[in-house]
Amino acid sequence: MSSFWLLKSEPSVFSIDDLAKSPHQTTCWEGVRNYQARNFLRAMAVGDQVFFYHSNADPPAIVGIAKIVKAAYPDYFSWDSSSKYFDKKSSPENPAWSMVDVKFVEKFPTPLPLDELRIVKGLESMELLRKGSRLSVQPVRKEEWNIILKLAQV
DNA sequence: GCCAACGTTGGC
DNA sequence: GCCAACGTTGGC
Repeated sequence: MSSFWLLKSEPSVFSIDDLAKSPHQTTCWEGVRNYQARNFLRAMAVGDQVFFYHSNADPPAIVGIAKIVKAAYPDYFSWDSSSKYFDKKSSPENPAWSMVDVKFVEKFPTPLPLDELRIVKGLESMELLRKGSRLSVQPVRKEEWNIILKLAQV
């Protein structure tokens, strides 16, 4: 059974439009440097679906859907000393960090802003809406996924 | 630009 | 193992 997730990205760095324009509409999700987020990446399976969220945006919003097309593998940027994602803890022999490949599925006709999601019944316990939530990779419950999907397709 | 809510680092 | 200092995220 496939699972549901949410990935945050700053649109000024990498937006959903950037994903749609990428070769094969696919990108590797590099640069996650938080253990909890990494563990969620490692739990992802091919076919899992993902909400694409724009953080540090105006307004911050869920803007579309992507899917996992390659399960977790070593984030080789972590041992590239010229990369901004370099981490001396990581090496090819002992990779500390993981990434997945993500493919564009759809962009919502209208984004779903954070402040609108906050008042939707059934989303009260969503990680995204938790005060102080900073996780850039987070699981989404099936019920939450369905509620949000319905909101997006009005 | 501010600042709350984190996670990480390193001295002890 | 504790915890202060520091760095980062991300909404506002």
